[in-house]
Amino acid sequence: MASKSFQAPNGTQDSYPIDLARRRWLIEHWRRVSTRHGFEEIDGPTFEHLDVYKTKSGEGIVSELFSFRRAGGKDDYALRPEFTPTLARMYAAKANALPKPTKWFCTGNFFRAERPQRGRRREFWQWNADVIGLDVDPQQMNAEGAEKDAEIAEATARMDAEVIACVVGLMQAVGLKPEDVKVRFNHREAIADWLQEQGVEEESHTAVMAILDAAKKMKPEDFVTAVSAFGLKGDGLSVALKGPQHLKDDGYPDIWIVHAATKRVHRSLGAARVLPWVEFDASIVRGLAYYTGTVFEVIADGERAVAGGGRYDGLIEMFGGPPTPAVGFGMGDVVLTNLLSDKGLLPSDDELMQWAGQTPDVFVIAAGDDAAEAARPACAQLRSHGLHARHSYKSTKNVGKLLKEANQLGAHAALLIEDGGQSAKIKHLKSDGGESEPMPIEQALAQLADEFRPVDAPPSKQR
RNA sequence: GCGAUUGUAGCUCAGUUGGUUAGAGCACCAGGUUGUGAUCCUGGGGGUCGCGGGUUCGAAUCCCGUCAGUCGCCCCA
Repeated sequence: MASKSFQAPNGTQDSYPIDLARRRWLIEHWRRVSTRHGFEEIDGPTFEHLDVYKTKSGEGIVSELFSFRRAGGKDDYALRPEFTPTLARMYAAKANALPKPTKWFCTGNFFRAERPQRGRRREFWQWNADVIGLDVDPQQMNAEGAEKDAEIAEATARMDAEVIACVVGLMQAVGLKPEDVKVRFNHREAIADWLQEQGVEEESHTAVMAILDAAKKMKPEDFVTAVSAFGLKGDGLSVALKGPQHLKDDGYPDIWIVHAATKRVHRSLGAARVLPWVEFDASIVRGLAYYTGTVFEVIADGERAVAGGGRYDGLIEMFGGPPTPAVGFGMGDVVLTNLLSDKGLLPSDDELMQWAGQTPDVFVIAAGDDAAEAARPACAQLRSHGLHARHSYKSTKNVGKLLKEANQLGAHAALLIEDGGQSAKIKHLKSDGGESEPMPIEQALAQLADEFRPVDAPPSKQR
């Protein structure tokens, strides 16, 4: 039979035990932070109808997707490049039965047919958290007009801040500091109103926002030329060039943030106790057309954006749901892992393997030929108590070598069976290396089962 | 989609101006020694030099193509 060697597809990565432990560690942080911020976990299919993504992003998106048609089928599908359309579809299907607001998160793998480079792969894992709806019910509000609008505006800002606070919670959980990363935010309404004040025609706003978005990559003189063409000049121009402005508790030092919408978000961020992590940044615009309010990115020096998100009030309706405001973000594993690695914040391989339960509780060693047959029954008994028990597959009878193997595997304890399988000693490998006196093997097994009783096993019905 | 750069054992790398059966360390396996937590000794398996084609008496070494990695552009939901 002819043999053929294969490589993993471009932009994908094989996950060996340590790689998987590292990814599980990251996802577990995402999950815990989401949960304690009151988000519930959901997931959807890994592929969707191709039209779902065309609806949201237009025909042009297709070249960025892995799309396919089943042989003999007539439907076009695409591996999911993002979660938002799935989320919108799921919400729309049960909108009337869901609480307001609904807070959902998802961690899963996503696929984009882009050229891989630093911080970007074709298959990656992404964390999404979204708040759909507001904590007010407009239909039940008695107020009219301006008063009602004000209440909705406040609720909108609260939800924006909840999402940003969740992102900040993750950064804290993995040991990042405000010096390492910042959430930089802006507000579409604030930009639009400010442009209006500066005399930029409304139909030019989209074009100017695109230039602001690209400002970092442009030479200052090119930037000036570009925005001047739309009427931006004088003070307005210098403000646009300034970039990030730190929000201060004692006031609003910059023309951009005197806008009512930005102020409301700022107040809510204060209530969420995350202001040290947040900066106002005029250059955060986000290219996507569907963002309607707050937009933000998590940025670290020298990396592409760690996370990005914003408010998309029209999208649920686009997917067949009732008109529903929503805000959310996505955070990928690739950039975050790069950042944590550079900052020395990833646990060591040993720590990860131990956390992931890949290190044995007990390594069973048969000391001497006459005890050789006892290792496997001993392992079986320990496993029936829920312990992670292993024995060597090597043929050596050398106790020293076997103890060395136990240590390399990170075993917490070794069970040394002697005396033809009748008695055993327990040696603790992690702590002091202390070793017990010989005892009957049944007693040793019971002692180990008691000491390493698993506490986090999933519930099960034993009959 | 475009550009630059790299590709020799599981890992880190040597391989002289193209010249005999391609090397080292670590890792792995086995045997011995020491009841270990970077012990020591001995031995072993493993590479068609990313893949394909070409030039040549002869290529890991030169040329072309292709695949993959890395970095950048585009894009970034």
